[in-house]
Amino acid sequence: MSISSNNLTIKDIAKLCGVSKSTVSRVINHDPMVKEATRNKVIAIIEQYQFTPSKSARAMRGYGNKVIGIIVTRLDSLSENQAVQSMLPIFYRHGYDPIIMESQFSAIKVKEYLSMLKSKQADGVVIFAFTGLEQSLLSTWQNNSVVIARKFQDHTCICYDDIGAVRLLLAHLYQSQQHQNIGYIGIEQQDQTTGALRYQAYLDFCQQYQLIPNAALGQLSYRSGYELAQFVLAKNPSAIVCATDSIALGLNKYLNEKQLEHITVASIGNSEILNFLFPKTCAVELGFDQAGNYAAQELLSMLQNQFELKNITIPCHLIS
Amino acid sequence: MSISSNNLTIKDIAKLCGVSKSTVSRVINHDPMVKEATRNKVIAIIEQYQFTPSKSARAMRGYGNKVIGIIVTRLDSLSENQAVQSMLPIFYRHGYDPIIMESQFSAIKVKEYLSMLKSKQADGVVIFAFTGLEQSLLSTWQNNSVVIARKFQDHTCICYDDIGAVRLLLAHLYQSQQHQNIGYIGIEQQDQTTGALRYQAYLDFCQQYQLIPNAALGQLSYRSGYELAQFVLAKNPSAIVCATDSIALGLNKYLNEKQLEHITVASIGNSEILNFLFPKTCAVELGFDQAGNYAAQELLSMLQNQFELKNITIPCHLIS
DNA sequence: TTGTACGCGTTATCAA
DNA sequence: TTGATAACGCGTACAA
Repeated sequence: MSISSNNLTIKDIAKLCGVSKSTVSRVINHDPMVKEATRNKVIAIIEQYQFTPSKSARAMRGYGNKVIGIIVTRLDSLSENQAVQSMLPIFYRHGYDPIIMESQFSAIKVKEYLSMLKSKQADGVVIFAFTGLEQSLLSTWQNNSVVIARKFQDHTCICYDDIGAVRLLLAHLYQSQQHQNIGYIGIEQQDQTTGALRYQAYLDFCQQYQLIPNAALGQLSYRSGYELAQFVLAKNPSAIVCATDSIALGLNKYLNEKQLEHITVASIGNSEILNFLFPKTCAVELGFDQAGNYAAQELLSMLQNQFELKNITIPCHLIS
Repeated sequence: MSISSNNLTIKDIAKLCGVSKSTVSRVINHDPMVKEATRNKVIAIIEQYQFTPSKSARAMRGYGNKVIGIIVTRLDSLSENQAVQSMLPIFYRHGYDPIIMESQFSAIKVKEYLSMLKSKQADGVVIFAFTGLEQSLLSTWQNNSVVIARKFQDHTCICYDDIGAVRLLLAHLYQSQQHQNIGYIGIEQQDQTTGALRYQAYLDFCQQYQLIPNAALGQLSYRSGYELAQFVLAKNPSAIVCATDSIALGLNKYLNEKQLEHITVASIGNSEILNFLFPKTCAVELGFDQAGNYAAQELLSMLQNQFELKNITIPCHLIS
């Protein structure tokens, strides 16, 4: 029950075992060229003294710092938080130190952070994409980065099923619930995924089933949902699909104020607060936690040189 | 416009300057024993090549990694996010790499993280306290840690003005708005600050002005605010003070449903969403961003050996 | 005021 | 299968 004064070095362990530093190092790095017996002896001592090799020293030998950079757009993004929360434990479990940075949708900051990470000899990066983030920034990180929420060529990407989510909601409203007049409140198309992709999926569905589109596009904010509500409502929809949960929140507030709560609200993305305040909202879960899981897993396997570009789309599902 | 291939070492810089490694090292570490002229020359070259000394190598020499651990309770805590958002830029600016970890209110995880940070030779720690976090865990970090939201002896702490906030709200409701019957929805007293401290302040105010207390205590959640509403409402208050913004959110939902919106809601802690959904809520700002600022500043000055324990309480103020 | 030489903890190369 | 030894980039006695 001795205090594991982590000042032990590989040298001390070597002395304790009666072998040389090199052998201990070999055991640590799983070098097969070491006799079973000696290995066991060394491992035992290592366990006993809770020895961990100095990360700094390893880093200096070019081994990487066991550091993963996680670049989120905003620390208070609920969706990204879910993803991050699910990847942190995975990284910890594998002995990596995740360091979280906030891009605030600025490509310049991303560039800054990436070079910080490079100079720190970080092993890998998980980055949440946003409109304006150029692929070229990540060119140095092709083999050790995972991009979330956008498809980049020659990169491992984890995407949400934007189109599927819209279609899922619309199918539910149109086919199961017999809504004929379905409005849409979204985000301007400069935003490629949340904006353009989802809006286009709405339009496509309308065309396919010969529905008359009734949409308004604005910002990604509560307020935008609230303010755009009246325009879509002017054409008397019986249901409205919202591109995000914050928009759904704004719309719900508007409907509540105007006593229009018979109108069905559908949201892409579900959040605790939306669910609590407006439980009638029909939401589709994009799978943020799964995205985090995949991101961590993929990055780790890339780092173990099981190098293979992947392009994963997380399946979405309706909240029942 | 050359690519700053960060492979430069102190040795290269030395050659470039026509001096020796040691001199460069001395310049970097602000050793006064170096001639003005040589210093300028070296600095110029360093600037020109954007040279940064290898953190790993420095760490190996016992210099610390320029790493700050930030242990939040939950990544999706709005209040902590505000604080973190305001300290990150400060740490970056001083060349520190903040690494954010999530305790999930578990002392065990904190212990784990702290030893991770120690083994990583982190320079300092900012930790958001919670009920159950024992001071002893931080004993090793007395000189290089800042505790937020709880007073620990022999530690630098940044606290919110729990008592002041309650009194500010009550004074506003009682004296400016003439409310006589003011209820309170709070958190159970096991939680020392948000729970006990704020509740006690409410009771004290009531006693001081001879008001009859009307309180209910529960959890820190929307739902708790919603569920406890009826008990406090039973005694017909004209205003209700909520210990947190989430509770206020829950209460507001209840009032909205029961069409009791003439009742004034007051909240300790303001959040964007509360403000958006229920703008009539009277909120007091605890100053999370300021707390982040102070925390970063204090920690940095501690690390520069301007060692001096401080105990800062952030002043709160009413949202107008 | 500056340079030389050594050590930090680790891995890699070579020789045994 | 192992051990001695040279690096890695940096800071710092010590010497000049």
